[in-house]
Amino acid sequence: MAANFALSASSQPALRRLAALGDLNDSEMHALRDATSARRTVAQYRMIQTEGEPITGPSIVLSGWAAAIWSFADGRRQIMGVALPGELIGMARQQRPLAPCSIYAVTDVILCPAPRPLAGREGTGLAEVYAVSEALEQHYQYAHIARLGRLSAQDRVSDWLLEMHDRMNAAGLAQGNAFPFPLTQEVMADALGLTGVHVNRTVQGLRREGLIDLRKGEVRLPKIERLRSMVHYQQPRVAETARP
Amino acid sequence: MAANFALSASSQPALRRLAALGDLNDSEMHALRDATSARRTVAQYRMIQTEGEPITGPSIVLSGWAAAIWSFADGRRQIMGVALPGELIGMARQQRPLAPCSIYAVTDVILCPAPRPLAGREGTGLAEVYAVSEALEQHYQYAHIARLGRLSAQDRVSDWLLEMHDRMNAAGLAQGNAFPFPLTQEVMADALGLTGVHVNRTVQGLRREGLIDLRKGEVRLPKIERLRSMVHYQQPRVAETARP
DNA sequence: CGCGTTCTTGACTGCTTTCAAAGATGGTGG
DNA sequence: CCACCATCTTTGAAAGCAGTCAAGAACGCG
Repeated sequence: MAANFALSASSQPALRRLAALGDLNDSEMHALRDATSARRTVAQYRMIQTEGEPITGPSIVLSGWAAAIWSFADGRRQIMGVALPGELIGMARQQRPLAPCSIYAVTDVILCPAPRPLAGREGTGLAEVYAVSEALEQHYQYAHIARLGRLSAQDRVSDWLLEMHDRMNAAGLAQGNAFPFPLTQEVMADALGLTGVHVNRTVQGLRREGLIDLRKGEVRLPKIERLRSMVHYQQPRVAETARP
Repeated sequence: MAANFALSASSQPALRRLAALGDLNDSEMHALRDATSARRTVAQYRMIQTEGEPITGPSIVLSGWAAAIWSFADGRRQIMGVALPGELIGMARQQRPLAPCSIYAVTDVILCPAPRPLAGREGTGLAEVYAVSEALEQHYQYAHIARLGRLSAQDRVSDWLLEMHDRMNAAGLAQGNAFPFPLTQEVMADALGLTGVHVNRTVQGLRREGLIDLRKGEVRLPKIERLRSMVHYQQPRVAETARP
């Protein structure tokens, strides 16, 4: 029972995010909780998915940070996006899908299979939750493209940290303006299309202005509203009634 | 009858691309051909979809180039991706979806509604074709992120033109190494995260090396294989059996 | 306490932007 | 057929942002 409690405790943020995306009935909530017992842990730096290889099925990230990444022959790397607790990995609708990119565990990551939505419940419940989650992911991807294409280093860092804050918050993992942040500056650089050295200088600049406070696995955004207006940050809205 | 022929002729490239993505039975081919008669033309520079507004339903681009774009308050713009003949716009699974970005007509664009796949035919026919098309779009988006994050101006232009060639080719709109290319260098700059001036200099560099030949609405890639190896270009593979 | 990883700093280089203006090009109307 | 205009392309010079290389400091872990 104690073990069971620990299990559900560690998956609580993930379920919280999913439940907030739509209206799940009891049997769907149960299906979700049930799925979390078939969890699988991927150790830090290990691959969760490899580009070009078959995808087994959709998963939910229960805890940890995962990153979708492209590696170049010369060692350059680009992180296409991250997956946080409560977010989905490996959704695909075609037959015998192949992974469009590699996904690796930035920290230890706990996953569980995403339960299939009940047939005939399109537009409601789990199916709707997954659809909204995918739409949000689409939005994050667009935002990332705009960041890389048109923002300065300082704005990229600011805008991206704001997004991370929102997404961690959706899982209840942010406390006010602060949230756990396990990435090294080198990994941030891979996400933001910069070099590690330049991320460092940029972070220091923002720190000097008191806009961010990045230390030992946690970020704090003391002047979050000022940061938001600086980069014209906008919350995603993907459906007329959904909360983002 | 002559008018009818003209209609089907202009939508032929679009249907060709879609048909190549999966196995469509007669009734599905008929549904597609049928849908093209409900076409709608959007004049150059007009909006096809506006960010934050409700999406009516999925459409097929029958002809012309459309671009998904984010505009910043100060006039900067970033093109997230383009939609070519045979490609889909406005696919969304959630209820009452809102457009995640604006889409505008780079040239005159002809659209038609995408017919609904038959119920119970998931994994086959139209449903599969749409799924594969979405997976390809996902791939193009990842490729775009990697381009913007890690490639030099010259590699961005090269890699992107190679992708455009492949995608035009899928609709049968490429003739050997050449294909129609209606974009100005300014629009290319918005897609590639560069300035118009720098795109110009970059294009001239590639031209001098005989790698590209960009003129009056057409691109030719005389040394396409060399270009491909230069940027390590890879065709997308989204399913084990599908041709990309 | 020692070692590896991560963060920090400096000097220098170079790619890309900015600003401004001059050429091409294509379409239009006289 | 040509003049004219708007749009698009091309060019130059100067400034700036980010990358590179190299080394040292700080941190966390065993």
